[in-house]
Amino acid sequence: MARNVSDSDSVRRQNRGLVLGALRTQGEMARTALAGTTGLSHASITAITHDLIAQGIVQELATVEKPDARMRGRPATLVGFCRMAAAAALVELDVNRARLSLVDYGGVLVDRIETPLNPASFEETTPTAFLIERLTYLRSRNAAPGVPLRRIAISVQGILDRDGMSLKWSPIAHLAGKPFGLDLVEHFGLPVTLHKRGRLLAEGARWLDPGLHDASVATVFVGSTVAMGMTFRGQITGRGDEGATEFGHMNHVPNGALCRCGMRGCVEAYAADYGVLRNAYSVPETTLPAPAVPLQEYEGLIARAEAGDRSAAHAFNLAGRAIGFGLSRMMAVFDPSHILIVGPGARAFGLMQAEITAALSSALVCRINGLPTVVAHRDEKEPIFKGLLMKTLTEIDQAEFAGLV
Amino acid sequence: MARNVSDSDSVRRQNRGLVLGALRTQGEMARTALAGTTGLSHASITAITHDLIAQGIVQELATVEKPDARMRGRPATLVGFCRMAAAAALVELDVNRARLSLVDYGGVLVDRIETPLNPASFEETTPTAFLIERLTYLRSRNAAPGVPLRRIAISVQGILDRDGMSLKWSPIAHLAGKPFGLDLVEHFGLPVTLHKRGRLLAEGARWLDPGLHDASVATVFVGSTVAMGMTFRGQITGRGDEGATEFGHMNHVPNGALCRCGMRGCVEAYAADYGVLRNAYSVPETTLPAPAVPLQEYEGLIARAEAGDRSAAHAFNLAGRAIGFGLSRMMAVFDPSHILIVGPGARAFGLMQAEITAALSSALVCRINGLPTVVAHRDEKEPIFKGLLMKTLTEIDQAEFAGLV
DNA sequence: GCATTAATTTCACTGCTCGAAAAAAGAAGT
DNA sequence: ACTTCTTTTTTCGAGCAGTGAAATTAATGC
Repeated sequence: MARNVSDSDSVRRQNRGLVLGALRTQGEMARTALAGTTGLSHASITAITHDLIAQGIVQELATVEKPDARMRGRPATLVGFCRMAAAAALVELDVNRARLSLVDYGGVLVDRIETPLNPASFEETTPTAFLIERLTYLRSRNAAPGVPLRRIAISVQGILDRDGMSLKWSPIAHLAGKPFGLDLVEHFGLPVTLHKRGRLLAEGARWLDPGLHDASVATVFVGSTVAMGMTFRGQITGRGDEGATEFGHMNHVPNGALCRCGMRGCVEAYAADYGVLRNAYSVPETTLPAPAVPLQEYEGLIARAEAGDRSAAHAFNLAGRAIGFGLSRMMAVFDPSHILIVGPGARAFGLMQAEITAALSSALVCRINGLPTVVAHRDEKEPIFKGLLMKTLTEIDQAEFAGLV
Repeated sequence: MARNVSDSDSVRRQNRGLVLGALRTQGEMARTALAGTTGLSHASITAITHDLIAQGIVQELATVEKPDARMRGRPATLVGFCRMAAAAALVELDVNRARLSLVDYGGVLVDRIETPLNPASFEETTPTAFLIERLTYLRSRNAAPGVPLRRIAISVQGILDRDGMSLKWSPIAHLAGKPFGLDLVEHFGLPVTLHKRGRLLAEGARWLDPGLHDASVATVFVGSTVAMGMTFRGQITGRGDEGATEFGHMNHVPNGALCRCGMRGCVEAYAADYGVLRNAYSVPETTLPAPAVPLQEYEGLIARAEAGDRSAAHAFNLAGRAIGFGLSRMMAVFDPSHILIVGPGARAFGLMQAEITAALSSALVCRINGLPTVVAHRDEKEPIFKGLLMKTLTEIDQAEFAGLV
């Protein structure tokens, strides 16, 4: 049933995709350079770029190169994305805020609005109504007739259902079970994609650090939750939910601390901000997690632990231990060469590192293959947004522009 | 650098591969049926089969279909693999025996030799010398001039090194670190592939149960070791070590029972035969594992537990708990729709099932998506051999015959 | 024998890539 | 100003694989 037949059409699509992919990864470049990086002949590059230009997907840019040294010969004409070819709306849904960004096909941020959220937000209004209102506003504020909005991409937390159009469970109150994905498809008549935050993290890390672009990486977010995304030799295999995990809800201690998800003993229950806080103040493990921990409080705790406060430091040790054993257990199934710690918790990496390393050392894979490189990345470069952006633009490249018309 | 360029050559390879794949999966069939399953046009099928026949890779078989009902029209001519197109040597290296099988391109077992092994075997002779001698013998015993031996595939246990040509660690004594893979390549001048047993298990399960062919499955071997292979929506992604895991050496209890690998608290240390035995007889957890447990002893223990022996039953409960929590933790990273338990331990499934289910229930993914289907398969159908066979033949199909010449 | 039916093959055509040669666009030298 | 280089792009004629439609082949049924 599956039609993997290859014909001249699929050849064209593949090679167009290759060209668009090269431009996306390495930025604008000359046709000759494109031939070099893609491996296609100059003749084909000419044909492909000609089509792409005719369709308004890419455009010729300033013929300038670098008047650097003596540059003999015909100067190269750079080709790059036509920013007006498409626009995408990117939505980041978080526990305490929703951020909507409008970006163009060149990846430039056009506009952005931010709206605070609270646990009651989606009780008062439905996610569908909220998103339609916000998206319509964002769109109207940037009326640009020639630029078609092509996609809506939403970063969410929780567990997606089979077809990836809604959430089966989410730490964001009243979000699970609402079919807002399909509602938006219907209302706007556009492709809408939901992405797990952890997965975007992995995608973002890949784009932000060129050295990791083709490596196997596990990116761990530590903060109000614990999440993880994986890339395998540079690939986030296929579409759908792959590369996303429920790392934060991997069991750490059977029947252990109470997690926000309602289960007991999850990694998150020890390593997310509320878990550390609970342990630092010797609150019983079975106490219901605080709904939200102010960032200052969490950072204050880090400062105290770094200043030598025993109970605070101990809480971070426990967090490191939970993350470390979680990673050690993951390594038995999937062993990345790099592990990235990002999010607010990255600041506490120093407090957790020893325990993480110790736990990793208890994995046979690590003893044999050596420990993976574990590094903490401060969050400032916004891997989630970057991941959402690149993922969405890449989808437009490949699905819409390499495919038809 | 990566050349993913598509041209008419890659089109041909892809479609040839499609045809060979259809024949491999569904067996011999008529050209019309091939067109149907592959999605290629009749014209292309004619061209492709013509080439394949000219190269002696496939052949026309008896024109008979079923003279069943009234069969009007031109009778279909079945096309199927030419058994003499190739032969492969399959080696299964185990702790206590080596089994070498010679198979033809049609997948028919031509000859097989079995040699007992013991922990000293590879001290007395090197793995290289042993394998060369055995393989040469097997080959000479089946001198068939027209049938070229194309591949040697070896099933091993342990951790492969980066390029998959030798073992960095293995429970088989004196096997790790010996470059027998490359030695065999050099001696026979053939492609040699090493495969983790767990991975073959997954491959085999896929071929033995058609219903699982396109599902996501984790196949767990329980016996003298605990191993696992995974398939993801029918794909064992790419080549190399993927789909293989070190599930048996996933940490279950920090600083827990001593495992054969030297680490402490591995799943295997509770769930492999030696672990169960140790617990059944209340031998301290830190006692060095027995080098090999006779199958009768293990099966006797199962019988006693089933007959109501408390300590034996308890040991199997602990084993189930270890496997269950291991699976539960794996599910946070990779959640298959089916879990298969195979190997000698499958017979004890009833004794472990309650604990396995209980542990799985503690995973958030299971609470949300429901428990995966967990079933035990007796070993009689030899998933490892089947996996090794199909993996190797498929490689010949795709790499040698869909590719060049 | 002739009509009917179903499997294959043949044929003319399309679309894509490729290598080689030609054209284009400046820089450098005289 | 003109010619010679040099490097980038485009043009041109193959070559190849796939496709749909029409033709051919090989049996059955009457």
